[in-house]
Amino acid sequence: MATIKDIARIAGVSVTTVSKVLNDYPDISKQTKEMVKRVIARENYRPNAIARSLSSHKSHSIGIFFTDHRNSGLRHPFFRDIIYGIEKTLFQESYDLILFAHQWGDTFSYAEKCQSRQVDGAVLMGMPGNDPYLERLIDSEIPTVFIDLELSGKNSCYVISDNVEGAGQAVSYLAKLGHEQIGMIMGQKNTKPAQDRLSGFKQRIKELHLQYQSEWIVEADFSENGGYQAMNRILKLSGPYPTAIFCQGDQMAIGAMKAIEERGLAIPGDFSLIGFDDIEISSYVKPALTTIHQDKILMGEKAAQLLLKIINTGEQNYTPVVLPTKLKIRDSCRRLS
Amino acid sequence: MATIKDIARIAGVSVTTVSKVLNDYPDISKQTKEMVKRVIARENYRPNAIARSLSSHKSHSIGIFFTDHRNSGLRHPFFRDIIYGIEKTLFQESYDLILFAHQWGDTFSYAEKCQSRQVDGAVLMGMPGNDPYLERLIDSEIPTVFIDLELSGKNSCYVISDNVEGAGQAVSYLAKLGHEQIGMIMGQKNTKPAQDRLSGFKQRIKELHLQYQSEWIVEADFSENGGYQAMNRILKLSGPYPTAIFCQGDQMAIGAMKAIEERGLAIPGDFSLIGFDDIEISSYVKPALTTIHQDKILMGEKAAQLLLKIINTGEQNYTPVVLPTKLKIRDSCRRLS
DNA sequence: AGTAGAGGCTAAATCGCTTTAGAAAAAGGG
DNA sequence: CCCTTTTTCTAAAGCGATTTAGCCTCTACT
Repeated sequence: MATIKDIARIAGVSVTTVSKVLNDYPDISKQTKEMVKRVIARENYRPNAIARSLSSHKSHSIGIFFTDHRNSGLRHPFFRDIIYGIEKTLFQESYDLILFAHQWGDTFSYAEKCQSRQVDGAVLMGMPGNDPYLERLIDSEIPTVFIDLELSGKNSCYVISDNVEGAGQAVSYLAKLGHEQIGMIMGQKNTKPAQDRLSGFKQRIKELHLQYQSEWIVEADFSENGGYQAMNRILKLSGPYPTAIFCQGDQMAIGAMKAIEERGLAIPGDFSLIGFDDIEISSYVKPALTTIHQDKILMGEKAAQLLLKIINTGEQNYTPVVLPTKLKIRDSCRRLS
Repeated sequence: MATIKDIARIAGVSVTTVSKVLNDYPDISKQTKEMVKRVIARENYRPNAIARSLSSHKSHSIGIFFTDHRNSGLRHPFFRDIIYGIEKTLFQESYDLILFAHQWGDTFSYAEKCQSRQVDGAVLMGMPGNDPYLERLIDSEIPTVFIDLELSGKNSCYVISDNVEGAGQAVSYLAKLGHEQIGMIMGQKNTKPAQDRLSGFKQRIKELHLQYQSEWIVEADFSENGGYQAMNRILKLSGPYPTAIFCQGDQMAIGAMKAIEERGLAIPGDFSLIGFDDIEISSYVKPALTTIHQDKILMGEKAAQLLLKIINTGEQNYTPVVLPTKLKIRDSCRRLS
């Protein structure tokens, strides 16, 4: 592999000149620039990104951290779309992405990892908000964007969906269909989305002068199996059932569907079910799941754009991106006669 | 951020000594080692991976290239599982993954990209086998593993499913159910899997003394929409329909389902449908799709293991990994009475 | 003509590590 | 007690780029 030295030698100029051609410095004449570029092309030379990073303190790469409590990694139906959005946007700017070896529960310093690979910025998603290492990252100089975590500092900001309003949309829709007894299956209580969806739910219920029973609100963990078990707990209840159930995540909704079907009951005949997220499979299940759509790809794109802005401007003051949700009506809710 | 120099100064030893402690050289006394390690821990020092790579020519990172003709990236239902398998295995060895900015149709040199970031190895998937740059990679010293591409060189090898046998399993199963008129929807003809599944299909048909009509074999592109259109072409045929259809990919099968349903026909009543891959949604659609299962996660794991072997041994002679497929019976095929 | 300024180029230091070659000190051996 | 080995450590040369400071050589202006 040719190095900058080889190019300099072949072109008959100094290493500095080659470097300046590479970086398009203004103090090299047009002829020299073209001559050197020809040599570079002919020799098929590519500057070594590693060496470049070392001396320039930039790497043209972005670090990505993501985890969830199941370590589903890239298969996570929510994160994978977000990462796709990030990927799309950043690839256009020819940034490479670094997926950091990180697993749920690893205690490890994000900031140090970033510094070690000298990434130009980082995107984090899926970590619990109380992770002690998060603070070090925020205090560092590293441009960072968080997803679904309302954290920000002088070089960091976040992207999130309007979960409060989203939950409200779900409640309003069910109410419009005539439902007055609405239950809810929650994600982990310690995550921001779960908290917001809970408060949006309660708020809208109140606004519409409806009631909810506290035993109709059961906690799960955003997983399909969690939704399945939560639904079974509801089905075991002695009192009257809710007529509709708002699931804080589509995976849980799909689990709940399974539980309901196993019980010999029908959707939307016996239960109306509405989810949140609008993941891929939601449109394939039967009945297709009515849900609150989050534009996950857009979230990724916005996150990437925000990050690029932080990297390129260094203003130290950024406004978080809050994306609207949208009701996606499919077949899992029915009008109460 | 502390550097090795700081640590050396604080610990009162030379930079060399600190480096040797870091790399566990045998010629440093136990006491010195421990003393230096204490300083490292106290100062929260992490060696700069970039500098380390530059001088050691290793980076403890693996490059990943993937594309498909739709640029679906990480959302690709097949690749995402494979990458998950890779991720899982490599994260355990604390390798970081580098996703290279690469889009379908980019003409760009894999080898140069790898060298530029000095990755220790690379995994490639989804590129057309006739990509001219592939050769440069194979000729290079870079340890490489290909997925679904039968390419190998002195430092490269591949992982693939037994597509020929898989297609055979599909045909045999349909035949066992009494089907004698079997059609097929193909993926892009220029990919290895499509070719193998075609030959497996023809071969098994012959072995079982069945016939196939050439107009029952239609080409598509592995996508849902492709399957939809291909099925519509079959439905427009004047002659008698096949009673069963083997789709070379589940996405196409799902597209075909849609076309059949739109036509007012039923699965498996009017058509038996069998897919290939066993992607996530296949078990969620109704009727659940019978398919030939590929263990995608295992493919990823095997690819990662093979790569680690190439990196660590440098034997220059590796045997490809060919994984068995498995018939996964669900609800989309019926017995012919 | 003399000098300031611009244009075009280069030498050398630097980034933070690894690694080679060799020095100093301690341990054996006869 | 001197010489050879072994053990333990260090100086210095890279790795392949970027960047600062400065040196010439021309123009242009007074």
